Amino acid sequence: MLGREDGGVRLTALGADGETLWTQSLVSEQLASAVARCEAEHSPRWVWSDAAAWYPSLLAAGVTLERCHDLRLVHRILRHSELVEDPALLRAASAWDAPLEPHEPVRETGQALFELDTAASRSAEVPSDAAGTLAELSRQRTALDASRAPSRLRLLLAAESAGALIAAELQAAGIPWDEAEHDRILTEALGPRPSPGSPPARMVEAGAEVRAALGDPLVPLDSPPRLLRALHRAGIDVSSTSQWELMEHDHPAIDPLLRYKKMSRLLTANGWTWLDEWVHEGRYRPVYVPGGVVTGRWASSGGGALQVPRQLRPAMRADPGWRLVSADVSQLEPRVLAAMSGDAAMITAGAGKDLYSGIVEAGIVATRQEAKVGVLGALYGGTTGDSGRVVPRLRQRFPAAMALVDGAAATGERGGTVTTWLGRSSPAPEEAWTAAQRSAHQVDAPGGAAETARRAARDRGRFTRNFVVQGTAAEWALSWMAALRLALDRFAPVPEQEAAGPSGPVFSRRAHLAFFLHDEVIVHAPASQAEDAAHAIQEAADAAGRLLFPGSAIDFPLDLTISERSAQK
DNA sequence: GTTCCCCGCGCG
DNA sequence: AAAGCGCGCGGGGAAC
Repeated sequence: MLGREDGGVRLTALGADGETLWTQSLVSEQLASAVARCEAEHSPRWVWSDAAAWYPSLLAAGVTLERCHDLRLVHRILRHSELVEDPALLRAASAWDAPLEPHEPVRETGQALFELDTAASRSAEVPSDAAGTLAELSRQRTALDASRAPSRLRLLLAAESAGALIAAELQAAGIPWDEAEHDRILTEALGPRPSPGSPPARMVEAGAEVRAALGDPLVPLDSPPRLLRALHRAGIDVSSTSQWELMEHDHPAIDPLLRYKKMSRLLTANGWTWLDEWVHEGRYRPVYVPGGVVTGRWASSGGGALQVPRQLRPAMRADPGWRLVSADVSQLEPRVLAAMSGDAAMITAGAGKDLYSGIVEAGIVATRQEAKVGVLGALYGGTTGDSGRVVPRLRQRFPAAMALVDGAAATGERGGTVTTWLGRSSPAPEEAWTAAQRSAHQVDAPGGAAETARRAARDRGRFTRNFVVQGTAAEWALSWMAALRLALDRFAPVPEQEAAGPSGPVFSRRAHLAFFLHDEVIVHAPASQAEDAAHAIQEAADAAGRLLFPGSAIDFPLDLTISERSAQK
């Protein structure tokens, strides 16, 4: 266990029952070397307040750890999990509910004009002193031992904690990013980089075309409300300025306007400013936030890691002599649903191939597109359009799978809580929601209150319907990455001359995780290790399937590619 | 002047 | 077509 104490850090070895075996005090400068020594000799599970606060400095010193117990992330899970019979102790310890923000935005400080906030100076921190750390560990062990499914929860807590290590490592390593290629893509789409403050040439041209077509030289293209009024004046009857609605209209202003909006999006979200801010020395290092989404998915904070547009994928490029090994899971969420529910027909439809094609071959729908829209409707609670038409057929042919999501929706509509496969529970409804449901039943309820409450209930039902599947898919993905990470860690270092410099001391000599996006990983590997890395990715996926769904026939096929440059797909 | 919310759009 | 879930971000503009 690591805990802070006056002037340094306390390193404590704990036994299986939590008893102290030995303890040692260190000044902070000794920490990295002491931790490295202990890791090499014992390979322990490190208990600490918060990986995001401890691990980056260890990584910077060249130290990696195999496993940890992240008290902050574990606390959030145990505190809310329905599987924990008596979470009162965890609920009381509210300092452990510090928000999952890994850092504050850039702020002004005294000496340096602008200084990036570091994990160590975050405003809301969980307690990291030795006594507080030990006390929280003890509460968590008590809660876990008394839970209804300790073995599943243990898997979840280990996977979540591994995710905390992975997130820090991903940020430390970064994904190799070809700045020249990014600039080429921007220049091709927008024109050459303009001087700061002025728009690029091709946006100026498109804007001029829009204004000419609307017969209004002053149309403000970047203000939706004002643009909307200008469109109305030109006789274009839209209710918003969104692209899908504009596309339905035939007017000479529409085409240049859509082009303008595309360019504007690219420029503001991932233009030269973004490149300057987020890519350094050939590495894009976004900030991942493990557990940042209620379902257990990761969020990101800064850098937009989870929204890198396809258009810019070719800027992901391996270092010379290295490869990108990319893998994404085909139809992860439907497969997870099939496995959770044990729906034999759905498992068969996905066996060894594209699940949507399997649904077509089973004669349930005519086209792959119909299958996809129908399955997404089942997961998200779609009731209208094509998905509304297909869902009843799926309900008939995949009764177990549909019963699981329909049941989760019904629970949510009643104000209940649902829980993922490994034990992460959905948040309780807000007080206002419950009050609205209660008052809607009263005789003197105002007109429309019943309908409003009903709609809120259905909204919540769609959320809980999706929660069990999205959350379990996140658990699968964490297990996948955790297994993959351990496998890559056993790869032998390549010779010095093959090293990839910018990946830092830890990741420059062997294959390492470089990017993660819900159901996709990218490994950056020396060319000589690329095949082995691809193999490890597939093996880790198989292992994750067996770990979560032992004995199930479900499989998780991957789309695997080895290349120098990421493809647009 | 700062803060917050909405819009629109990128991702899974 | 873009519905039905989960996000983050930039920009505008109203609210404070």
